[in-house]
Amino acid sequence: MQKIDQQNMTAQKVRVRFAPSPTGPLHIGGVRTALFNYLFAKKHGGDFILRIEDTDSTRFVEGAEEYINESLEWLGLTVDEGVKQGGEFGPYRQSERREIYKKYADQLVETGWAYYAFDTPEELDKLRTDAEAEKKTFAYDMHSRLQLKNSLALSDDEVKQRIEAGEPWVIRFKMPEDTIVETKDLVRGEVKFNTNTLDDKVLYKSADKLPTYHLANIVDDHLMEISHVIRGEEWLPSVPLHIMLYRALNWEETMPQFAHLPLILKPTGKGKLSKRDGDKGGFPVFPLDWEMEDGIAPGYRESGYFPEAVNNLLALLGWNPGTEQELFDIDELISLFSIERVNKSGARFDPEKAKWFNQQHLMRKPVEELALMFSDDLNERGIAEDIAVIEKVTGMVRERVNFVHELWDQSFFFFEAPVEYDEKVVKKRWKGDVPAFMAELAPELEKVNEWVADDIKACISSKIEEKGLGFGLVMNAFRLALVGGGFGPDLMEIAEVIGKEETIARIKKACETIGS
RNA sequence: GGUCCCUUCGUCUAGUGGUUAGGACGCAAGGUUUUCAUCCUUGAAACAGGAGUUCGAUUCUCCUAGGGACUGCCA
Repeated sequence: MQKIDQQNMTAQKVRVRFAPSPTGPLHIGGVRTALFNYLFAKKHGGDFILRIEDTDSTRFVEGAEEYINESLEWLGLTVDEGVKQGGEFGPYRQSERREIYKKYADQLVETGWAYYAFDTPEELDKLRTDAEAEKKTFAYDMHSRLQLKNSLALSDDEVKQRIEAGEPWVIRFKMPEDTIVETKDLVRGEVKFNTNTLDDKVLYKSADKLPTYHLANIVDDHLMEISHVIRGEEWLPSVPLHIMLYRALNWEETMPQFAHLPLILKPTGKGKLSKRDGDKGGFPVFPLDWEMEDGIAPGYRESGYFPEAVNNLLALLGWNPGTEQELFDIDELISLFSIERVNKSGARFDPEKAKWFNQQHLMRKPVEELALMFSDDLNERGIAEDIAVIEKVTGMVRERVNFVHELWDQSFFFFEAPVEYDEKVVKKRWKGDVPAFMAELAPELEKVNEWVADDIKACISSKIEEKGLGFGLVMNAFRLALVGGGFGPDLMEIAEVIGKEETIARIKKACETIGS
């Protein structure tokens, strides 16, 4: 048996790539792959390259590439080289690199590592279904290739004839026999494969003059001088093919190192996280909103998540620094990240913890910044308030919310009088001597000269003392009048912000409305 | 079916050949508070199972079970 070891890289510049297909919105798992690539690159002073893998002409989706760009921009994962940014190794869109792949596909045929195959998709389909009927699996491999229509089984003349006649063909890799392929995966350690269990993958198709993923990937990673391939675990089974391709192309010396990331799984049940889980559980699985015929798939951005929070929560899905720290900004992630600390096992996505991350990052943000965002929300509601007031309000209620868009529900009473009163609270708090007291309190508050929290409190306190009522009792009723319910920040602060007139008006209105 | 990967509280995870197996989310109780939320304290909660190695295994090895990925002229 021959043994092929993955070569150790000589010290070279770290260059990693994120290589999505523009077949739809970027999935959150893809986003994490991008993030880990980015963190690894920046940690080692390297480059983060974005390559668009659009070799499947039938699955191309309009707008998907722009979606990818926008997602990475939103998250702050700055691309060093790519379609938009340019670079010395372009083009960065595989559909624009056709001639390059053709050359290497031809080379593989010439050197005997690959061959032409003329079997039609229909014929192969039939072989597969027939085999299935007998509880077997059809594979285009060392056992079957000589019985099929390809340049290994057909005469040279016939092959030539078929090609010249314009018959469609593909080039398949001729997987060698009895070879143990070993790789030292950066997260999984040593993994071995026997080539006898592998099939002859299609590398290139004449129909659209494009390579398949495997060839394009190897050629581009080599030509773009990629040092580390960090991708999802679903690629682990194709590692031996890839290593054999590097060998066949004589590029083993500079072959990148591999790291296969664990998958992100459903919150409950079996399988990996899908769009359906998001719909069911009410959380996004995409970074940005994505419009489809049957509605929009919600994105983290539009759902109110901060990019910092998304990076943070994604980073901790399958990685941790080994300390008890859980909250990080992107620079901390970069300095702390290490590929060796990436876990092997898949991680279930926890929507509750995702919210918690956002809340934590919300608390870390300056109030001014939150107030600005809240101000936009208020504008949309037709409320134009002084930014100083918005800042004050934001500061008072922000610890009660997970998202900026929840600020309104916790603070609407600062901007408009409550239109209804929570019945449960009315029943519990608006009873006994309290309504009468509230009616008497209004004129008393008129006498407060300087409308500030301390003086308002002093006024109310003395009145309470005079009547011999419980402070809590009165405050709850007062809260009901100002807020309409049993929640909210310090009452005196609320009263101060909404002003004397408004405070008194709300007390009077409560006395009238609730009483009747 | 075949190949490969994985397995610590419900979830994300730390950790070691000898630990009261640690933290976080969530949950529960108590405290603080004029309410709610925050905050604080406390609690319940895990080494998948079985062999083997060993004085001793959660930790090392093997097996089983369970989970996952791949098995396309998709990536």
